[in-house]
Amino acid sequence: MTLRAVKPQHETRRRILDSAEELFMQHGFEGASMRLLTTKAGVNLAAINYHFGSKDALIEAVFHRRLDPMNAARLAELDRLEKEAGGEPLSPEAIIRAFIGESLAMIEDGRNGGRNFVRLLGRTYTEPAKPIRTLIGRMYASTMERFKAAFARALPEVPASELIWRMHFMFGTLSYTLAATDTVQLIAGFKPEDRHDSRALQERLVQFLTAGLLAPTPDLKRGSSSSTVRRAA
Amino acid sequence: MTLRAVKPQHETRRRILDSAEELFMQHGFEGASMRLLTTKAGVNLAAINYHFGSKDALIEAVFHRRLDPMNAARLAELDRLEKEAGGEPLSPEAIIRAFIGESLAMIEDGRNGGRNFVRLLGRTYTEPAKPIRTLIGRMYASTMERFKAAFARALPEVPASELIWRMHFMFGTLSYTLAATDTVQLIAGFKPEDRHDSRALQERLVQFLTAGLLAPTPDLKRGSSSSTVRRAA
DNA sequence: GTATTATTCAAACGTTCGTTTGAAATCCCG
DNA sequence: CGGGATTTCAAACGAACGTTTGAATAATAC
Repeated sequence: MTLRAVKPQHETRRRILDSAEELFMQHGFEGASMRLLTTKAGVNLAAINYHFGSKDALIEAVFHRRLDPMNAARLAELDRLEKEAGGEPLSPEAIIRAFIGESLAMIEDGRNGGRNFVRLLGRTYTEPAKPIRTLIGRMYASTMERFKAAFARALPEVPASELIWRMHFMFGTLSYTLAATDTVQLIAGFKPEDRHDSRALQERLVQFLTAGLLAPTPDLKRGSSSSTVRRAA
Repeated sequence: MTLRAVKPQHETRRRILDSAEELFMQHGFEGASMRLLTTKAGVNLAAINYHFGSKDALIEAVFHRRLDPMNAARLAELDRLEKEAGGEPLSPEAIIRAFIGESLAMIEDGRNGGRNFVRLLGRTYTEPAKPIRTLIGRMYASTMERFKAAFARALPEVPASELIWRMHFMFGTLSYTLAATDTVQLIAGFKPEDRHDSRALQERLVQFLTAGLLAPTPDLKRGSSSSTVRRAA
């Protein structure tokens, strides 16, 4: 109608998904109402139910659109590295890069909403609502399985239970970094200048995570974990 | 009335706070309705507005009750360590322990709701709602300032900007670990046996965080960061 | 160009939300 | 034990929620 530009094919679906991505990130899933979503998208209130069926189905669609390709890319990169290595185990750092590279690259994509999505993703890892947690769990299952195996091959001397914890910690760091919460920033008058410089961020993360992953295992029950970590630089 | 045990002084306030702690953790702030909260607490629907003024004020009260003493204990511990060291900078590991010790101890406190609170806290760090973020920011401000200074003294060779990032990463790991999201667990068929063994968890975290904090600084713009991290165990 | 399908639209649905109310019950101090 | 303040209670408030409806419009096929 008034001033409507071209709206071919399934323009409406895309506009809804884009708006949902941003508003879910800003207000949470419950906080972003159908009316807010549709208004921002410039579509009718009923459009969400027409195109997706329900609000919950929309949430699912938001994640599928980006997470499926993202995890596919992660696995493809891992495949590439392993083929390249020809039987040899990969370096832990290379595996870490394969896992975080894809999501970090999205941070710089402000145009196509990639940034909104990774921030939303970071926040969703700690989402209380059960259905959403299981949804995320299902979408990550196979990918995590593959990466767990890769890490286990790269670090045969680390017990499986310990490795799980290390992966847990690494995932937490990544999640929090992606969420880009300004909580901590507000705290210490901290405004990192290059928050959106994904290359610099990636190097910082890789250094931190690699060091953490390779840390001596805690001396809990049995023998000693010998020496302490030493600064290299 | 029926079967009411002793309800002295401000029993009602406490019951509401305990229920809120648990239900906010399970369903989020918006997801936990007044009716759900008051029913679980066994009090009248109007009790929240009577005792706290509003739902938002209740949220604030939930955090104040535990976070103020928690941060006070952190600062006290840091003071103690610094006095003990008599002018010498503390070890990074000691500072890390001072920061995470208090919150980890709460994990084992299932009886008095401490566990509920730390899980809630972990999730709140990535909370989208602005008022809550600024609330948390205010409550952490002075504590983070002190710890930042302690880390800076302990690691004079690390640039301030880099240190902020390292603290950011550490905070993220802790946050995610406290939130204890089962997302990742569901993923890899991962059910850590000793999730509530706070001592073991603390040792694992300290090892991981210390290693990450001391990692060689990334080689971004200028000179090299020389050697790579090497496993010690 | 008409028939068929797909999409958009304004309006209304019933439900649940946080909050308010005014009277009843309880507590506390003289 | 009596009376003023505090707390509890059932009921209702308007607002906002996700969803449904049926007619109007646009796109597609024959």
